[in-house]
Amino acid sequence: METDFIPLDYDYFDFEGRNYARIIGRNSKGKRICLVDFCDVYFWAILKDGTKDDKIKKLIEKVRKIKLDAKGRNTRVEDIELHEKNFLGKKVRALKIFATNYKDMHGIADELGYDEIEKRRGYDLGFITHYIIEKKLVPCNWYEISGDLIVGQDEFAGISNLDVDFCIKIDKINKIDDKKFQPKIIAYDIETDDIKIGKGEILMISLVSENFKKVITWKKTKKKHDYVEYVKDESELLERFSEYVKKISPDFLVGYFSDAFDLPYLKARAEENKVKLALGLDSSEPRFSRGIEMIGKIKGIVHIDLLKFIRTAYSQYMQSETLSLNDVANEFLNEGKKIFKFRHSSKILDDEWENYFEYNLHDSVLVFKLFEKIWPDILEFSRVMQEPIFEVSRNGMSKNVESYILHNLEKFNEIPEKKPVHDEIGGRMQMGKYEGAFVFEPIPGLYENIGVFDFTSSYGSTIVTYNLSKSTFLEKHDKNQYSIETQEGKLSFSKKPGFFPEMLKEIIEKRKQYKRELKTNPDDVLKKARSNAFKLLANASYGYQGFFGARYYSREAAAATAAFAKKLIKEVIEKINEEYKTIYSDTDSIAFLLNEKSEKQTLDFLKKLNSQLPGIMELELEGFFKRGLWVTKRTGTIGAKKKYALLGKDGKVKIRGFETVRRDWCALARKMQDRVLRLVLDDGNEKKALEYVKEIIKKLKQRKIEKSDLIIKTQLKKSLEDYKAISPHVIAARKMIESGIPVDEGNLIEYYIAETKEKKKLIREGVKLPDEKGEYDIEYYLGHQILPAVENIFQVFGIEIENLIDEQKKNQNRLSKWM
DNA sequence: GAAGTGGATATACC
DNA sequence: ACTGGTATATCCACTTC
Repeated sequence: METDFIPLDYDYFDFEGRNYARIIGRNSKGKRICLVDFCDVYFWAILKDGTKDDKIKKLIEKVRKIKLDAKGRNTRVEDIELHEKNFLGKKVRALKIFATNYKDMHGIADELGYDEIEKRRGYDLGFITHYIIEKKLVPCNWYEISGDLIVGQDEFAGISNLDVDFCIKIDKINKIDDKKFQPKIIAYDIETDDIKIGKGEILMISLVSENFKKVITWKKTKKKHDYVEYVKDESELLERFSEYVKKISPDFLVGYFSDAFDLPYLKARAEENKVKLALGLDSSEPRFSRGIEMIGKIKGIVHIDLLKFIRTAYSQYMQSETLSLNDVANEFLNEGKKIFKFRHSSKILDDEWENYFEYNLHDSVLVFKLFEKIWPDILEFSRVMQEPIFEVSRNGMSKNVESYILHNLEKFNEIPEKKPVHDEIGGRMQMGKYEGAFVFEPIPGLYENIGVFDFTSSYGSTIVTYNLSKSTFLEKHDKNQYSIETQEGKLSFSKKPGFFPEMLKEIIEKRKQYKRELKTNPDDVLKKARSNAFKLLANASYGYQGFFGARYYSREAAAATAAFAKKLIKEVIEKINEEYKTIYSDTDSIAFLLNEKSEKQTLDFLKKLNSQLPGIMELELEGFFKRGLWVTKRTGTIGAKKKYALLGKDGKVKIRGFETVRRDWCALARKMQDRVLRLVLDDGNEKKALEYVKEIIKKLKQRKIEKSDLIIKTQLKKSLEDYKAISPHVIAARKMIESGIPVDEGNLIEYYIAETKEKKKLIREGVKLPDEKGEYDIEYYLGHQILPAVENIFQVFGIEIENLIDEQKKNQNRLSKWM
C-alpha cells in the first residue's frame, strides 16, 4: 500500500530480539496510520592513529565473535565495517559495529577493551534519535511511503493491535513537499479536592476539542447544564474520560502543567478506583518517567504539557510575572482564567457548582487556544531539531541545540561525541566561572538624542567568526590561528572550519534569510516560527558550549567567545567615540549621543563600521531615542549598570532594570516609578513627577492606598527548611502553611508589611498575609518602597527626595496636633 | 544595642 | 542540573565596640 504520511509520535518495540520503530501519524485524508520499520543499530569504535591493517583485520575477527546474553536477549555483533570518519574534526579510522539490539550496545562497547581501540562512540543517542538519523523519517515532515499492510496473522499482528486505520510495514520512504497539517487535539484539565497527587477525589474533567466542549462530573446539581455530563462516580468519570479520548482520537492531548499534575493525578485515581485508564492507542495506561521532573507519556497520542514548551521557547521574552495559565493566557490571548474561590467540594453550595464547571471548562478552552497559537512554533521546533514533538516540547534549549547537532553530523562525516558521565559533569561544575561580558559604567543623567547599535547574534557570530568550538580548540599555539588572551590564559583555535561553527553559521544565515523573506510576507506564521526557532538556536549555542552537561562542552570555546566579543565591542566603542560619545554599553549593545549629528549621518557611520568588522560580525541599528535616563546606584554616586529608561521617537518608553520591571516590589512603588520615569522623559524635567510623588506620599500617609497595591510578591526558590536566612517571604510562607494553605517550591509568596505595636527590629516582624487584618506600615512603605524607587531619579535633577518626606512628616505632625 | 559588613537571596540584563 | 556571565538591591546574620 502507498500513502502520504506525516510522522508525529515515535516509539519502538522489540521483536525476536531486534528493534523496530513504531511511528504514528496521519495521511492527508486524515487517516491515522501506524508504521513499523526496521532499523540497523550500530556504534563506532575509533581506532588508534596508525593502527596497521593486519592488526585491524585481527581485531575485527575478535570483535565479530562478541556475544551477549543481556536480560534474556541473545545479542551479538552482527557485522563490522571499516570507515574513514571524522571525530572532533580529526580524520580517524573507525569500526562501525552493528549489533542485534540497541539496548545492548553499551554492553558490547564495554567488551571492547582492546589496545587498538581508542574510543567508543555513538551508543548513547537513544533509539528514536538513531532511527531518525538512519532512516531520515523526520518528524512533522511529509513523506510518500509504501509497504505492506499488517493484518491478521502477520508477524506483527500482536503489535498491530492498535486503534488506527492502517498499520504498515515500511518498504520505501520518500520525502515530499510540505502539505498543510491540522492536528486534531484535545485540551484537558481536572479539578480535585486536594492538590497532592491522588490524595483527593477528581471532581470534574473538562475536554475541549474542535467544536466540542465537555465537563464530566459525578457531582449532582439541581440545575443541569448542556455541556456538563453527569456520571455516577469517580470511577465512571475516569472511564468516560478515556472513552471520549478514544472516540475523538486526537493526535495530541494537551494540558497545562499536566506532566506533573493532571495526568499523574488521573493515573493515581484510576489505580485507587481499580479502573484502567486506557488512553493509549493500544489501550495502555499513561507511563511516567521520573527524572528531575515528572513526564507523562501516552502510547500513540502525543501528550503535550504546554507549560514546558512555553518555559523554554518564550519565557525569557515574556512580560508575565509567572508562567501560571492565567498570566500566560492573559499575555498570549488577552484573556484570563475565570474566577472561582476554591474550597473542599463538601463545602461548595449547590448553586456555586455551575461556576466551578465553567471555571474548569474555561481552563481547557484557554489551553486549546494557547495551543492553536503556539502550534506553529512547536511544529517548526520539531522540524528544525528533527526530534519528535513529545521531546521537543519538553526539552530545554541545551537539549535542542544538541539535537540539532546530532541530526546534522552526517554532513560532516562526524562520529557523535558521548554524553559526559557523572564524574565529568562534576569536574566541569567545579571549574567556576570564566570572565564574561563587558558592561559600561554610565554617568548618571538625563540625555537627549541617543542612538543605539547592537550586534546581531553577537556570541553566535563570534563563535562563527573565530571558529570557536571543542573540536577547533588547540593546546599548542602558533601564528596562523585565532588567539585571544583571557584570564584562563591564551586560548587558540584552528582556522580550519569546525563543524560546530559551520553549523552555527548555517543557523544564523537561515535565520537572516527567513527574516528577510518575512518582510515581504509578514503573515507567514510558519516562516515566522522557523525564523524564531533558528534565532533561539543561535542564541543558545554559546551557552551550550559552556554548559557542563553538553556533549560538545568546551569551557575554552565559551571563555574565548566572551573574550573575543568583549574585545570587539570595546574596539567599536573606541571607534564610536571618535565621532560620538558612548554613554552606555552592555555585552552586545552600545548607546551613544548623537549630539549635532543627523540620523542619516549615523546610519552611514554604521555602514562604515560594519565594513570594518571581522567575519560575519554585524552591527545593526536598535533605534534612535529622544531621551534616556541613567541613575546612580543606591549606594554611592557611580552610575548603575543594567538600569535605564529610554524614550523612543514613537513615544514608546523602554525601561530596563528599574523597580518598575521587578516583580518583587509592590505595585504602588512600581506604578509610581513607571509614571515618574515617563513624566521625566516626556518633559525633560522633574517638575510634574515631583508633584505626582508628593501626591502619592500624601495618599499613603492618609492610608488611602489600597492594600492590593502594597502586596509584595517573592518567589520561594527552594523548600522552606533549606533557608538559612529567614527573610519576610519565608515568614509569609510559614504563615500560609500554618493556616492550611499548601506551599510549594516555586510558589510566588504574597505578603504585606503591617504596623506592629512595638517598633520592629526586623522587617519580617511586620509580615502579614494579604487577607490578614492589619494596617499597613506607613514608615516601611515610605522608607523601603517609595523612597528607594524614586530617590535616584530625582537625584539626577539635584533633588533630595528624602528631605521632602521629612518635610511632610513635620507638617503632618504639626497638623495632627490640631486634628 | 547601635553600627557596620558580609552572606543569602531574588530578580533583572544581555 | 538541564544554556552562559554580570549586576543591583534588600534583608538577615553576625561581629564589633
